[in-house]
Parts: sequence; structure tokens; C-alpha cells
Amino acid sequence: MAQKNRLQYIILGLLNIESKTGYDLTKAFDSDIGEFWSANHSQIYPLLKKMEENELVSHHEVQIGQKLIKKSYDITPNGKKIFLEWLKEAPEMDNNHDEFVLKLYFINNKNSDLLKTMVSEQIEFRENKLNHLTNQMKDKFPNATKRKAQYGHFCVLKHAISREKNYLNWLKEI
Amino acid sequence: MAQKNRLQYIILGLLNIESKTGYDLTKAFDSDIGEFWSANHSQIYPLLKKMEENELVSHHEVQIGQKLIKKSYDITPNGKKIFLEWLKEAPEMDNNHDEFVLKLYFINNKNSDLLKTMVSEQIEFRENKLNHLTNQMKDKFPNATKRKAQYGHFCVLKHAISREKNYLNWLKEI
DNA sequence: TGTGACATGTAAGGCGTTACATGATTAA
DNA sequence: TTAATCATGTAACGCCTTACATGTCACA
Repeated sequence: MAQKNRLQYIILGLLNIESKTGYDLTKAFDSDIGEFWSANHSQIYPLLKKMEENELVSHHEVQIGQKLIKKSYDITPNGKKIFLEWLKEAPEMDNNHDEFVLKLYFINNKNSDLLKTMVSEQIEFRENKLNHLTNQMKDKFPNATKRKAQYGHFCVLKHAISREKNYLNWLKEI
Repeated sequence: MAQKNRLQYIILGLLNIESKTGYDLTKAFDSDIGEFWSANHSQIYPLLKKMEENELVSHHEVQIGQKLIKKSYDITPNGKKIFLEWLKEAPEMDNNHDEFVLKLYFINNKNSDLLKTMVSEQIEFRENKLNHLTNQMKDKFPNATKRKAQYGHFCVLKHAISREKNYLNWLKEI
């Protein structure tokens, strides 16, 4: 029944860069990562706890002021292993989230084979999608009358097409 | 504590076009609507039941073969009212779903004031976002060295920027 | 001395996915 | 006659949002 649990991998990816607190992670979702994923602190803190139980992360305490002690989380060797395995799997296409972009975020070597494979697979996937969409456009809106009768639908379809074209251009640049 | 419950509005919008069965609605999410929203039949059937209890929809039965009886759902006057109220509200910006595109899908009159207002508000919103992203780009990737060190992050940000530009072009065409 | 950012949690409940279940109809 | 599609449900469970709750620290 297992669902994707992608938040876990994002956290591992972020901790793989450097040790962070729950608060730091929360902020990351409001800035960088926020561009393609969101999460609240109320989701992050319990998950970190669970991940620590599963030995994917550990934490050390950092004294800040007189009283405040931060918990800074670190990725464990096992966590790294799990993260890298996930990164290598083919990204799943989900309507709501783009797992390809998510994985790309964590790939920093421009010349890695993984990157090349992922990009070319993604190009193929997107080309199929674009093809499907342009066919839909031809079928549903062959003339101005139909375009007018369902203007909203027409606009949305046009949007999807231009989005895919733009996506492809971007992919080909990489 | 109420969450958005946008699926309900999509169903109302689809039934507002014409009477449909749960199966028809399910199929709609695999084609047209699937471009920007997804839903499974296991979510749709119980929701239709609940919506009928709340008098947003009703159903009539249609005999198909010897034994099979379909339930075709119709929007009620109250359902229409609720749907139109939702359509008029400013779309909320959510990281996962684009409520603007969703609402646009249901607007068929090219010259409606509602469309004009929504589009211009959306343009403003997207321009702010684009601005914010280009600033981020300047801050984080001022030179080739930094772009190389975090190549994935750089690509993702470039993607977000080109996506927003593309979105704006599309909006301005409408 | 008070405001805003930092910091960390828990609880309730709705939303969405996956799986389980069953049966009818149509067309090859 | 059998496979694909049509058609309609329920159950389990994880994910996510909203709200509740508390306290520290830096700076003006």
C-alpha cells in the first residue's frame, strides 16, 4: 500500500549537503525547494524522528544561547545509501509533482552518466506527451468556432502545449 | 480545519456541462482534466454520494442492458450556486496545483469580465514571481563557477524562470 | 520591553493512493 | 468464449494541512 514518501528523500538529499535542523529544512521549503515541493514544519519534525528510528539520520545537539539547544540532523551511511538508490531509479511521472526536476536538483555533476540518461529519457517522455497534446488540439479544436465555444478549455490546452515545448527546450539545453 | 476540497468543485463544473456518471467523471480525469488534475474512481464515487447528501448533486438511473443500471449525476441549483461562487473567488496559489488554470478551464466566454480580472491578477502574480526568481538567480549564480558547483540547482532555477516567462507569454495572449 | 524571527513539538481531520471486490456488456 | 471495457463500490493507510502550543533569542 506504500505511498511514495518522497519528502523523506528530499530531506535526505538536503542533509547530504550539510547538517541541518528541522527549522533549516522547513525554511528550505519556503525558498529553493519551494519552487517544486512544499512541506510544513508539522510534517518535518515527526518525520525526522521517524527517520532517526529507522537509522537514516542521526542528530547532535548544539547549544545556542543560555537555554536554547538546537537539534542538528546528519545523514547516516545507511541514509546515504538509500538516498543514492532513490536518485538512480527512473523518476516517476506524477500529475502533481515533477520527480525528474526534484532529482535533478540533487545532481551536481554536469557530466555524470546518470544525468545524461535521465535527461534523454525525460526528453522522450515529454516528446510523447507533446505529441499527444497536439493531436488532442487537432481533434478538439479544428476551427475557430470550436475554439470560441470552449474558450477556457482551448486556452488550457494551449497552455499545456506551450509548457511542454518550453520544457523540451530547457531539457535540450542541459 | 477544512481543506480546499477542490475536487468537489471540479466535479460540479463537469456536471454543470452535462449529466455524467461516476465512470464518465473518472475518465475525464484520465484525459482533458488529467492535464492539470488527477482523481481515482475510489475517490469520486464516495464524494458523489457525499455531495448528494449535501444536495449539490442528484442522480437519475439509466437502464443500459438487461441488468446494468447506470447512475447519472446532475448538478442541483444549489450546486450551481456553490460552483459559481467558487469560480468567482480569487484562485489560490498552491505549490502543487494551479487553481487559476483549473478555473480557466470552466470559463467559456472570451469577453467575460471575470476572465479579464482573473488574467490581469494572474499576470501581476506571475510577474512578481518571475522577478523574485531572477533575483535569486543573480544572488546564487553570479558566475560560472557557482553554476558548475550546483549544476542541478542551477538547472532547476533556470527551468522555473523559463516556465514563468512562458506562463506570462501565454497569459498575455489570452 | 516588545516585536519578529528562531526553534520544536503535538493533534485532528481531510485528502489521495493503492488494493480489494464484484459484476455486466460488447466486440473480436 | 474470452478479453477489454464499462460500471460501481469499500477498506486501509499514508500524506498533508490547519490549528494548537510553548518557549528562546536578537535587536531596536
